[in-house]
Amino acid sequence: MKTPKISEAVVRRLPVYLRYLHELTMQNVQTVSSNDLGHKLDLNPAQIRKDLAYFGEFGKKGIGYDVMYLIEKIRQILKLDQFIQVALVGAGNLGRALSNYNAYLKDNMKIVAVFDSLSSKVGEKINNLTVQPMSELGQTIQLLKIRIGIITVPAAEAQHVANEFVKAGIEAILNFAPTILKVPADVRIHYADFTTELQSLAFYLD
Amino acid sequence: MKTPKISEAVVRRLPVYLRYLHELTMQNVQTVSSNDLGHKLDLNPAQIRKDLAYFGEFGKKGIGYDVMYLIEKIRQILKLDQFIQVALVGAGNLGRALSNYNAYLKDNMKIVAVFDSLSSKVGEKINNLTVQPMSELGQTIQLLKIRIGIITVPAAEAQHVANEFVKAGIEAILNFAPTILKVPADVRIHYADFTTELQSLAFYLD
DNA sequence: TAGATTGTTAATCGATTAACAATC
DNA sequence: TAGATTGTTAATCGATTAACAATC
Repeated sequence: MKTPKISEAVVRRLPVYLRYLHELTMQNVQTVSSNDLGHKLDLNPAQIRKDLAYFGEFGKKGIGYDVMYLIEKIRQILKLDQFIQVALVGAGNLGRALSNYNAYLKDNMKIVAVFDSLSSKVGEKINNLTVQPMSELGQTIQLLKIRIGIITVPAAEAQHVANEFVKAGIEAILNFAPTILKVPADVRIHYADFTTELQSLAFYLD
Repeated sequence: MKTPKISEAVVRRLPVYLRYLHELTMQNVQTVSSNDLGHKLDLNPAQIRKDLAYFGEFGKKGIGYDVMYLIEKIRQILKLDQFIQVALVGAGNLGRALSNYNAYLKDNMKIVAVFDSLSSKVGEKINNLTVQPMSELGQTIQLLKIRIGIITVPAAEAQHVANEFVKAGIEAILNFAPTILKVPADVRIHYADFTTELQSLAFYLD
């Protein structure tokens, strides 16, 4: 009943809705229609209504959606109404850049530990975090109740890091390394590879 | 005939094939079947055959695909058989990290110019590039024949940067800023927002 | 009440997968 | 030749969009 069978496409749109709804609160907008949202986000209004309807009846006929209420609901759906701890492995340029995103992740998600296999990196400071050795990964993940892992190591090491994450009980992985990883079916993995993105863009050049 | 009507899903898989094919050449593998590829990349072999068949007959029945030949063909399809110049706006942490990816982009794609609107950033060195002021964007894009633009500025400035890119004749944009941008239909835009990725991952936590 | 907009069903569209003849 | 694997058609599956009754 809670979630009949939600497609990934739907789940990927929810954070986009959330982001724009936040913008609306800052503009003191209290109500928004699926039409408004559709125009702003380049999506079909029917699709937006259907996406939301998977999870409940959040709108009012003839009125639209209460912005604050919808934010609350989407946050619940995405489980962002709880603190979610994140670990990152790979303190290179990209890893450091992402660690600095903590501000943008707002109060609900946070990178709370950074690891690297290079002893030269261990001990380095990234904002208020100290780079830890891989040997502390399991312990730290359990101790800090970390549930999501980010991989920003070279492709050749990514599978090894994924294995360590899985061993430590991580539930979801965001992999920036340019390689497909093998993980158990109950571990969710998303890919975010910059090179692949750029190469697929090239296809659309005239 | 060349491209009947290729879906984005197909185009997004091509760079993944390419990447793995490169791995195979390094292992001196000369031939690969759609079955091999499917297992390695977690894709259905029929889908891989169909993806490739949109563009031609690249395989041999009973044998499979010649790795080198397929690489050549996919590179042609993705237009990676020519040099593609890329510009990046936003010399913050993420922008700097991506600029350092040049090595990974191999010889066919390259970030050849970096811009920032902050005068404090202008003149800074990132590898062998010097951060330029926004006022030089149009000139430089035309001079260096830059066709793809990357946006790594804060959300509030992203639309402005996109407008400048469009004005300068950029053909495709990769936007890392967490906001939907409005660009003319003939400009291709892809989104790569780290925050959105993480939030959608949270949905899959137990 | 009249106008607006939801939630939802039905229709459409598109993408994935299965199956198999062709053939190396 | 026998076995393997492609290219492609047909079947299936899933996602998007249109339409509209319900109702604020």
